[in-house]
Amino acid sequence: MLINELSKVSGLSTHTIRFYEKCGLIKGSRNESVKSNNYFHYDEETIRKLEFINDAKSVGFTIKEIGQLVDAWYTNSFTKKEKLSVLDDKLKFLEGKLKEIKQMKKLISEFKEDVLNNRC
Amino acid sequence: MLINELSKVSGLSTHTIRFYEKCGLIKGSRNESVKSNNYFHYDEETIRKLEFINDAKSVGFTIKEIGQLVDAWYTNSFTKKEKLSVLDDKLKFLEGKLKEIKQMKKLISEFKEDVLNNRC
DNA sequence: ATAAACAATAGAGTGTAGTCTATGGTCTAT
DNA sequence: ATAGACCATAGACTACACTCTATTGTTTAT
Repeated sequence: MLINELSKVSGLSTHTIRFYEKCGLIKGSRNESVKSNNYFHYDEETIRKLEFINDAKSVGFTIKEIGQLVDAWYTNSFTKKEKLSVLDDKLKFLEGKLKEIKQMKKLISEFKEDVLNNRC
Repeated sequence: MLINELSKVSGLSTHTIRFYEKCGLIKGSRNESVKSNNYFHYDEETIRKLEFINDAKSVGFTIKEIGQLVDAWYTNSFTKKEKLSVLDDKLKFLEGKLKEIKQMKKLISEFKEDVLNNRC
């Protein structure tokens, strides 16, 4: 699949996809036997990766961190220990976020109560 | 309290405080009787506001949204109905975040399982 | 053969949220 | 009165994550 199709199935612009490629988050492959062009080809795995990237972004991970996660998961550039360390870090981060969000929900609910009872 | 003290108690730089002031998130007051300077004075309420701003930022609210929340809570520029609408929007947003984070936690835990069992 | 649609790269531009620098004025202690 | 710490404003600069433009080359349909 070429970039245009990937763009359509993922809902991301070709610009964004190229940006992620440049950041090392995804990796298209070039068909060496074709010499007339140097188009990148993407597989189904890349679609899942892009979905993961989207999810990871929306919970507050930066591109760099997502890169680490993708590496920890997809490549062998990390040892088992390093992979686990990265994943544990992220889990801890998410645990913190979860608490913060629950607290903020409580706070805003209290605001609501105050507004409803004309206390502000 | 002047900006330097506020900076110390809040842990935010004077730059950041002035930035928030410019964005309308906080509001220092000037002592009209003093004509030799135009220093801003901040009260205890501002400290609490800055804490709230910090919390709100870390759960993913933008400065603009925090401005809305602060307005909805502190000022009378909104009707009761508008205030509730703003607060309900934010609650919905947080509910969504909560789900996303739980899902991401699950996903990363699965990654961990796979690493532990040498499945990748 | 040629227009339309697609591809790649480089690099400029945008919005957000700060962060820093320059400048000039003020306050406090000596 | 003067050094050192403080204040305000304006505007330049930064990092992040895109987003767009320009340029050039390729593929496909007619």
